[in-house]
Amino acid sequence: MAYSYFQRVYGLVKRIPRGRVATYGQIAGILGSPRGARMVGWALHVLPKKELRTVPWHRVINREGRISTTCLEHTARQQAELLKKERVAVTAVHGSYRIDLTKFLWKPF
DNA sequence: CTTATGACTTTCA
DNA sequence: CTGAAAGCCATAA
Repeated sequence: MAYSYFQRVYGLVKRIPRGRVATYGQIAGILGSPRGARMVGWALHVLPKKELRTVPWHRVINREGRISTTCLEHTARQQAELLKKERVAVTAVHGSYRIDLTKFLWKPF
């Protein structure tokens, strides 16, 4: 394949509809690596600035429905704000943010 | 070839 | 509830 694993991640994340979220493991599973959740996270970590405005990175969260971002440029707070603008219920708890995956988890068909 | 790393996940205490 | 440790896999050096 001419495109890297990262490119596939970006392409898949772009398919996440507005108002929905997806988990790293879920995306990794679709790409054929159920255990490659770290790759998804890393792919978004090195997300080029150009792709930054085309890839809805803020719709990707961890399995607990929390924001695990360690990126200083894009804090969890910023991500939570972006999700709220998309009508995603983000609950703030003790400095952490939580999302109801049973309602907002993206289900590819 | 070997190491190191990371926006994860699961399991155990 | 929190935290630590192991497993996981693509990419870089």
